[in-house]
Amino acid sequence: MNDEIRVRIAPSPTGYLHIGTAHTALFNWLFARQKNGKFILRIEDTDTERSKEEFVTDITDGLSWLGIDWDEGPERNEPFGPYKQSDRLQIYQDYAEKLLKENKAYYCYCTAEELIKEREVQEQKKLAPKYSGKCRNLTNEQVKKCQAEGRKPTIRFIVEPKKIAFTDLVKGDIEFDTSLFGDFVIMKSDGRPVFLFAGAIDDFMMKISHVIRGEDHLSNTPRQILLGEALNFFVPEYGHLPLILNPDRTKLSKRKNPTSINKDFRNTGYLPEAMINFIAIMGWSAKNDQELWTLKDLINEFNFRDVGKSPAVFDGQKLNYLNGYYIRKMSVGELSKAAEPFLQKAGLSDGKDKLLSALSLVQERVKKLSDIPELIEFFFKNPEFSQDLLIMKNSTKEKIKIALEESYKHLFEESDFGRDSLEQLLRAVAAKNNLKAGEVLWPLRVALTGKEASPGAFEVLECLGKEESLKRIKKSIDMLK
RNA sequence: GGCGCCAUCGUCUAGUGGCCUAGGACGCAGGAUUCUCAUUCCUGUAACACGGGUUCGACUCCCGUUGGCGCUACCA
Repeated sequence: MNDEIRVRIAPSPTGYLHIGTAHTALFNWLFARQKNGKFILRIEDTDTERSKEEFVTDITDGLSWLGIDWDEGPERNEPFGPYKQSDRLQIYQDYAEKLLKENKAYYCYCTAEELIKEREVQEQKKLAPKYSGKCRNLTNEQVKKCQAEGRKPTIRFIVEPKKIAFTDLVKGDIEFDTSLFGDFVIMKSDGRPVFLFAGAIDDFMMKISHVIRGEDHLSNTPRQILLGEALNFFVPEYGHLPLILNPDRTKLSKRKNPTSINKDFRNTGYLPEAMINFIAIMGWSAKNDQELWTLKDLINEFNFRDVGKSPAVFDGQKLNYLNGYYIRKMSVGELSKAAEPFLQKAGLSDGKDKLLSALSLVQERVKKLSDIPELIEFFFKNPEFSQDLLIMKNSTKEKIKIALEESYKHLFEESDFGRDSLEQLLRAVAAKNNLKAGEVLWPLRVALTGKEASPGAFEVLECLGKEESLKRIKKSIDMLK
């Protein structure tokens, strides 16, 4: 093998891009980019029942959105493609044939029912369920009989009892005893490979130097090493990343948590920057306590030595915090661009110039882009609210009425609608009428926004402009009559 | 059941035998600012799963227990 770093992410398109897949994708990608290696996307679609083209699209779209690009993948077959396992079936069959010829594998005619029964018996006897190997030495007559019955065979790999040891990049030294395994299936009766087999072959043919994947594959590793030895493959480095868990500490699942990068995060207003940062600090941490990371900085700082061994519970609150943080850091222009699809959906896409100033007032309270329409709708529509909201607590209807009328009068005569001069003006109004600042500003703000919580009165006045502001204040005065 | 992995505040984590009275971040609570909310700042809250060793000394090393997760499929 050459010493170029080549890593891959190998999702099966039986579902959308999952946050766990994105997690291993990110760590692989970071490693490749840091080492000037290659990052490969391979689609493992040998489960024809459940694989769907739309999921392939979802996966590639999601990765691209996150900023994770790949050097080799399904859209181009060079140099070691195809990169879709369904296009590589002949390859797997040839390798299976080779194993068969070398007596390292055999046809197994056992039916599913027989196997289940066998397993049940073993379980009753408290034995480790493992295949008996009874088809290993079938006579020609037995084979003929099975074929006559129309049985379609699987191909099983002969497991030699031995110890398999390897050093995992994150877990350290690991050893398995293969005598506990039993001969396992490598080709299904429909002629398709099992993922274990296809994966081992593809990793070899695609010259994968480091197999970095979820910890759920750790127990599969010795089987793949066995396969590699039988086929004379070089052994790649292995690294198994800790899993992401639901709050109840079970393996992360969509039933208990949002998991779809596109549907649950992208489409509900999370930023790719926040997702990347969040995913990166689950299972990995820098020695200097830094928690805010851009993709670019991660490339330099990421290290397998600093990857933790224990699983991490998905924490939506931290994600929200990070998302808010990155939203606050955007320029208004960037924010408006990012918010566009959400505004369109809410029918607030007109009035571009007003939009920018409105967004800048609201930016610091946005947690998700999908919050934006509700936060800025009062800039576009007349607010609706009940009279009670106008009356600040600990004040009276009479006072509020005076406050609004006096404010109206002075605002009507004011030509400078900048926030600073407005502040001077309105504080003076309050003082002159023996009102607390709040007794003037609260009803004003409600009159303009119709909301209990909103940006400050001065900013809203400035943003709305004189004409619109006066119109709304007048309406509130009428409400109090 | 067998095999494997894992075990520090509620959560993400720092910690590689004395720097630990265990640090940071999110969350939560309180405070400052304030017309509300948010932002920002300050303060506080809260953990080494348990039991044995090893050692002058264990969060750190070893063993066991418990617990969690994964694999044990013609799913990946």
